[in-house]
Amino acid sequence: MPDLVAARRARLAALREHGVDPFAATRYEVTAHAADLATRYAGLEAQGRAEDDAWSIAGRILAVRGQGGVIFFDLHDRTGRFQLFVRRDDVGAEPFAVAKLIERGDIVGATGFVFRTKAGDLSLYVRSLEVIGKSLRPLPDKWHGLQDVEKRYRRRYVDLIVNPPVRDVMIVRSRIIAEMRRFIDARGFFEVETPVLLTIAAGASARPFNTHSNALDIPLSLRIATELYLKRCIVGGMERVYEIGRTFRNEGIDATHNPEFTMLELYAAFWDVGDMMRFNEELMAHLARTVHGGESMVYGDDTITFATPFRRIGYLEAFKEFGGLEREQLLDADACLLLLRDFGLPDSPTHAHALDKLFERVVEPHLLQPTFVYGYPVLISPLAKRMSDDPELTQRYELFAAHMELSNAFTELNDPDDQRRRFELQALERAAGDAEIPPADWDFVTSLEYGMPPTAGIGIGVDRLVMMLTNNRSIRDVLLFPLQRPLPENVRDDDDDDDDGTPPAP
RNA sequence: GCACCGCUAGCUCAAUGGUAGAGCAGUUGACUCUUAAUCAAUUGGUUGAAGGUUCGAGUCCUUCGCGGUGCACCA
Repeated sequence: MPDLVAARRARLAALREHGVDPFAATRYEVTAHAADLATRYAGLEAQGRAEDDAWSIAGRILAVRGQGGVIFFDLHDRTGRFQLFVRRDDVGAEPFAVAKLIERGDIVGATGFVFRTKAGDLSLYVRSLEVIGKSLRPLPDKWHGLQDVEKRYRRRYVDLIVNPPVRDVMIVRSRIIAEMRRFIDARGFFEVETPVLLTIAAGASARPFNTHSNALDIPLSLRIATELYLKRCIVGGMERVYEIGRTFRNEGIDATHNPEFTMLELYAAFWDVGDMMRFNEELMAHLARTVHGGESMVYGDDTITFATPFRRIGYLEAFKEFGGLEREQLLDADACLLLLRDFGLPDSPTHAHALDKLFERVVEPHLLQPTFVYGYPVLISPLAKRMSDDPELTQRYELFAAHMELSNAFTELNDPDDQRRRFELQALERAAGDAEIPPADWDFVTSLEYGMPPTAGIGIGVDRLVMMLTNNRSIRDVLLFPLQRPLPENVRDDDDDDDDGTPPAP
């Protein structure tokens, strides 16, 4: 490895001897991108030359094919690949000598006109070439790319360079989020930013990350949800608010959980959960159309169709249909805990926990096509309004597709006394040692005492949504930089640090 | 946390317990329409780490590290 770096540093020195300093280069006037040229000149006849139009293109060289007095480069910019054709007799001896020093990984700007080679490839007939960035490290194999999953995550920048599909996923992710904003904004919502650093991290059941404020000398937690602050905005009369933001949960890491993840939470005054359901399915269908041009898509071995309306099934009804279980067995704590054994599940500490486990085992496996499951028991829905005709259940639904939970929504509880009692119950569970239960946010209860209009709210896990829309089975594949345990100090990854005894450049 | 799998050259991968190899990349040379360019020559290794068994360990055993997958935990 050190000699590979040394060889590249030698090329750098050679460039400088030719008066070219790749790191001294500043801006480059780009007038065309690869995909634009490919489109514009798609009709150029064999060996045709569009000599009247000069274009400047810039990007990274990913392949070099020297052929004596001619060199072909594959230049990649953010839109794709374009071939450069450099001929000694055209650019001159000295520029050609510089071109010969360019190697895979270098950043180059080139000006010339488009022509079609004998082999039929559109190329830039280069008139002038500038080396505007230098790669001092060898890139992975040009054909196999970078396969090692660990290295792909740790050095995502290399992954992005040599594995174009990775970049495509990230671009789709960006489009999904942008399109979500557009869809939501068009319906009169304000995007707001609520605090990440909190003295009380509540609004969900999860253990927070804890930190400390030096200025205030107090402990702080990173938020586990945006819910309670967005509802404060509703109390304040903003009526329609949402936030697309990073949320942090100090829990297990696996294919569907990253410690920091992106969640959309949205609240609409004067809506109920039924309004939210319609909004939700329209949003999903819209995003599916945006990404796939239609409502159907492949996920794993399945085809998922986001055609509205989605199936709707009651929470208890689903248990009955898929497991033959009755309301009384589920809503009675003792009976429910006993049911676990019938399904070979380990004992649960609480009734709520048992219900969740049973749902996962009995119902979730059947939820392939988009399905709203509504009417969740109040005992697992501490922030949702009860159903008027069935106070044991709440006006809450979750949307599932491909066995994944995609969103969670309910008519918000706005009765401060009911909310206070639910917090008090949770405080007891917390005192009993359940670390997932957040401390009570009493100021939130105070806000409800000022009066909150009837409101519906929804949370959507953006990462999982992107997984679904991009057919990825690991959350790490839709995150640019998933959290990885740091390597031990004495390993320092591979290479470097010892090529010539100098530390890595700052 | 438990189990299983993986870790060999810059990258992708080989190697019955018996001299650590190939392709690409790199280096040198040839080549003025190549595109996984081609041709010739050539460099490159603490086999994740540390112990152990053995005449001999990439290979077997133990511990550890990192990753992946499943389970558990967790929305």
